[in-house]
Amino acid sequence: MSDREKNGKIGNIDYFIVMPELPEVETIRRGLEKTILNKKIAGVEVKNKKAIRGGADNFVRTLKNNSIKKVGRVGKLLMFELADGNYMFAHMKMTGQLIYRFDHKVFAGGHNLPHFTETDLPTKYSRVIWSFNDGSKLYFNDMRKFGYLQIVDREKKEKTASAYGIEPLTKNFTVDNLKKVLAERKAPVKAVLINQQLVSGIGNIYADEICFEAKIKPDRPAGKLTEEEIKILHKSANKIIEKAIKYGGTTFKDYVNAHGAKGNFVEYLKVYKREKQKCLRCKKGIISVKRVAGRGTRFCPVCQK
DNA sequence: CGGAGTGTTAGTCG
DNA sequence: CCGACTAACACTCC
Repeated sequence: MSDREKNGKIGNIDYFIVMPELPEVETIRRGLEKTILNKKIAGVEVKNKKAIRGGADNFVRTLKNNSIKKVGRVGKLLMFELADGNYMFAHMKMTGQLIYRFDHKVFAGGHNLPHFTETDLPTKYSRVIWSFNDGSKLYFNDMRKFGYLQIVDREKKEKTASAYGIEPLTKNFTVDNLKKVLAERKAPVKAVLINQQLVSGIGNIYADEICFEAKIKPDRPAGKLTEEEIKILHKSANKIIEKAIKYGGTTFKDYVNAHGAKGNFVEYLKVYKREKQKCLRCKKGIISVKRVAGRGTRFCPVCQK
C-alpha cells in the first residue's frame, strides 16, 4: 500500500479522487471504439435533462435508430461521429463517467469515485442511458452534474474543435508553438498549461506533474521561461501525457466480471497528493501546496526552479 | 453540525 | 486582449 493519502476503497482497490483529463478521456475513447461502433441505438433514456445541451427531445430523436461510426476526441471533449452525419459531444467535466456494460462485462472510465458497482447500474448518478440492439448499455454518470452531452452538426463540430489549443503528442505541439502561447504572458505557466484555448487536454493533475518533470515552479510567469526551459517543458508534457495514456490514465478502471482493475497511473504520480512528503527526486524538499491559477498546486520547493 | 475544499468550463468584471 | 474571479453542484473532510 502506498504512503499516499487514500480516499477510499473498491473491494481491494484503493482509489484517489481525480478528474478526467486527456489520458483518461483518450482511454475511454479507445475502449468505446472497440465496443460500441455500428451498434444500432435502440433507445435513449434521459433521466436528467440538464445533462443535455440543446434540448433533450432533439437529442433522443437524433440518436434513436442511429449508430456511432467513430469516436473522436479533442482535448477532454469526446466527439462521437454518427451514421447520419451529426456528432454527439460528451464532456465529463469533473465527475463524469462513461460506463459500457454488456452482460457481466463492464468497461468504465472517468472520475474514479465508485459511483457504481458491477451490478447496480443504473445508479442515482446515471443521467443518460443508451440501449443498443444487442442488449448492451452505455451509462453517463455524473455526480455533480457539470458534464454535458450535445448533438451538433458537422459545422459546429469543426468550429468547436478549432477553438482548442495545441495538444501534446500531436503534430501542432511543437517547441515553437508552445513558445508562442507562453510568450509575453504574465500568468503562471500552470495557467497557460490548463487553459484549453492555448493547450488542450491538460488539467490540474498533469499540469503539476509536467511542471515537476520539467523542474519548473508552476507559478513562474509564463513569458519569463528561457528557451531551454520551454524545450524541457515541451518534452516533459509529451512524456507525462504519453506515459499516462500508456497506463490507462489515472482514473481509468476496466472491470471484467466483478473485479480486476488494470494499470493505473496513480502509482506513477510524483507530486499529486504528495504534499508534506519528501520529494521523490531530490530527497531534500518537502512537497508544498499553494493556490496557482485558482487550483491546488503541488511542487517541490527545492528542485523546481 | 457546518464551512471549507475539491477542480472544469463558461461567463463576468476590471 | 488578458487575467482574475465565480457559479454551477454534490460530497468529503475537519
